[in-house]
Amino acid sequence: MTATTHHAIRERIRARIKAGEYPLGTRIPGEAEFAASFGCSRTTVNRALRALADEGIVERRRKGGTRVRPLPVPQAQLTIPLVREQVEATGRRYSHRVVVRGTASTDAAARRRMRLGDDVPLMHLETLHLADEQPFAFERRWVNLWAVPAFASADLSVLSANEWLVREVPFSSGEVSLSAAAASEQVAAVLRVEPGAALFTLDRTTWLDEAAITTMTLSYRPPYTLDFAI
Amino acid sequence: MTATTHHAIRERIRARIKAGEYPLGTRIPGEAEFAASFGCSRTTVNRALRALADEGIVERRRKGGTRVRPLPVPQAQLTIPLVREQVEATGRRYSHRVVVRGTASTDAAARRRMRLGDDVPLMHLETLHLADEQPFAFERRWVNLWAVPAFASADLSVLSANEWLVREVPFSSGEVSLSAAAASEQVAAVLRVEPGAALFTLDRTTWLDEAAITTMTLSYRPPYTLDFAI
DNA sequence: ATCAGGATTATGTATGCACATATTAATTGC
DNA sequence: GCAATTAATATGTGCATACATAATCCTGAT
Repeated sequence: MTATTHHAIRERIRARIKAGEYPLGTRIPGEAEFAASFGCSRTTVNRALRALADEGIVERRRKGGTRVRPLPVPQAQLTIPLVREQVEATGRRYSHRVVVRGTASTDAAARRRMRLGDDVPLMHLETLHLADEQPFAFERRWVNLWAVPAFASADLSVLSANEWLVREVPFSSGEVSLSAAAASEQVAAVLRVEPGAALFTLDRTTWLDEAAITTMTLSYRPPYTLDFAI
Repeated sequence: MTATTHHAIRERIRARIKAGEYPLGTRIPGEAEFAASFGCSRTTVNRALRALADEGIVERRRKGGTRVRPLPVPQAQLTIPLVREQVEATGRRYSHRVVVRGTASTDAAARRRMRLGDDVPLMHLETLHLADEQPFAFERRWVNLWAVPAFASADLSVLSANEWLVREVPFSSGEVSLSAAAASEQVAAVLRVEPGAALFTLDRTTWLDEAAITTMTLSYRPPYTLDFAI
């Protein structure tokens, strides 16, 4: 007979929803009911329905039952790629060049994003990422030296700052912000584009527990698109 | 005593990994071992470890055991918001205005994205999304009338085209592309920005099985950022 | 009519157990 | 020594059961 794996049950329920047997927003049978009709245990149905809930297909509420989401939320598992991997994925050779490195900069916007006062020492870094020696993206970064003191003496000739930090502080959370920005005179010169050109921009601030580790702004040289499936 | 919920177990294991007790790439104890040390059943440990694997923190292989991922993948569950919800989330009133609607346009780029020949009838639509009557985003869309014939006579005064389609064809997959683009004369005029302004742009093509349903380009009026946590 | 509070109910979770499955390790046969 | 077979092992999964928890429904008092 038909399989009673949680996998199979999940797909059978998904198929019914897709076929319109349970219209949008309506309540679907309970776990016990499904278990009886599929001839499996409630545990198995539970796992299948939990998976569908994780996917955003259904909503579950205690006592309220399970219902098909009124409007399915188009959500995607977006992987923020390392610049090196982005370049190498297109078959080009990756390199990077540290343009500026010092502790002089006291960028107010950066401190605000990291929620740090003026007393915390920050390392400022500007890096140009290259693909086959052509400008690919420009990165401005600030690193909290209280949180990562070793960064002050890190060798960034092999690993880029980002890769160094990921290895050193692997388990951090972060906030990402995507936007479009006009190229400033300085950035335009480095990326070899016209001033005012539309640059795809990624801002990221990274935290370990309550401490801000680093914040950065990555400006991609056009044409650049971030693609993914939903 | 400490809780033995799969939730608590998951966090305790996560804390150990974060603390560096199990370095990157190394194998961590097996389910049975954890169960004994935490005083819970193997089932509970299994569920906790499965959750950590879903998050990308650990990798699991039968017989191979569970190991900490060598480099954590920064991935995010990105929800593509409906424009209406984006506007209403900021407390403003949403409205939209259909600027152009017809079947005359034979946009080659749109047909290419949808992988359709010249014989398929397309409905072309240009919509301005407003927040408190101020331009918020401009949408250019093409709809495959073979796949969704009812769209030709849809009433788009209440629901926007996107919402109409989501209701009609709820379970579809798609490709999304994010980029930055300079505002054309026409788009600049509609959005009330300077021509050449940097616009955050979202392209999306939606499929039901093998049939392209719709493709669209959404240009956001600056300043706009797409924010999410990783 | 309205509100408080308890009964009801659907999902959430923990457990012990059995067996499945994938993969490595060991052993056997040549 | 090498290849094929077999054993060992860690995770994957299904099931029956029991209890937990949250939300709703219903009842009854005011």
